[in-house]
Amino acid sequence: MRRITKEEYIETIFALQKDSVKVQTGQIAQRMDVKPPSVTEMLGKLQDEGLVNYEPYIGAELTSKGEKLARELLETHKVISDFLEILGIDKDVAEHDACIIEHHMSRESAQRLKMFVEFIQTAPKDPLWIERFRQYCETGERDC
Amino acid sequence: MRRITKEEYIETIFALQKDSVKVQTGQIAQRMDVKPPSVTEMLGKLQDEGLVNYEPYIGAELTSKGEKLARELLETHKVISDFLEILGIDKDVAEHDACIIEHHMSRESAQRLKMFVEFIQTAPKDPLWIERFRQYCETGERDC
DNA sequence: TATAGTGGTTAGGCTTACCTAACAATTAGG
DNA sequence: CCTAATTGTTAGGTAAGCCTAACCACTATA
Repeated sequence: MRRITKEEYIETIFALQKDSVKVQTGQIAQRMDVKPPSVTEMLGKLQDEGLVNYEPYIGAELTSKGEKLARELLETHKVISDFLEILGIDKDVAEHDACIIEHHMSRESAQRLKMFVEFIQTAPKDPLWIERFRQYCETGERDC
Repeated sequence: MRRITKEEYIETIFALQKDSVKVQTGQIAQRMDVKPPSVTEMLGKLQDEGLVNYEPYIGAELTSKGEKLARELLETHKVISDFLEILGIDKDVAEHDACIIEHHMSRESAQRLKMFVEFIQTAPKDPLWIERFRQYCETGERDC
């Protein structure tokens, strides 16, 4: 029985916004596996915080403040899931974990992890140690 | 306004248990920065779940089930904080983040992260890439 | 052995994110 | 243009984890 946070609503709205301008209550509810009344309630709160513009019966869209937040959140999200994938975690699990962890990680750690992932991804050639790590995971033995 | 979970109570009791057998409500409350009634309430719930033995006015101790859980949680905790420290995160921040993240990470990811940390810590000599990563963090430049 | 002081518990309330059931608005067809 | 179907909202309620205020149990000392 997961407890979804405000921030996940922001991310979901952001994701859905790409197709249609105003995102509908039902779309959000479905995507988040939550009932419509929960969405209505949350949209009210997000509205109060100036993160979305919400018109009852019509839908919601992110304000620029909300959109900025969404982009930040998605970046952290991506950093975490990329990292977990580098470690060899299944994509779905990585996604799922990132969803939850992102809201709890300090800015510092997120920032640092970001650099780490960047460091690996932009390496001129595939870092040797990753290969060795994979091997270590499978065999429990290290070869160097 | 942090929301502390059941699991953090388990960890705290485990930590305090080392000194005295029965851990008192007040000790837990102080350590967790929470008021005593919250502890009393939680001890009741943990009792119901068979994780602690709790005697009102006397104190609580972990059952073997509770202790097992505590050890698992602490291991995950350590893995996360070690990892963050390897990345160069300040010890206090690493501790803090680990406290929160540990409850949200899947078993798979935790397990994998554990291996990663082990892989680094048991390396025959200090991995070069960590040095390079540190440098990259500071200068934004990579030298190889 | 009565009583003050310390520490613990109970009662009652708050907040957040969720739910169901009942009702209201919008849209689509006839 | 009116009604049926769809979609959304309101009302009222739950569960966790927290709080304060008020009340109880132990202890320890006079």
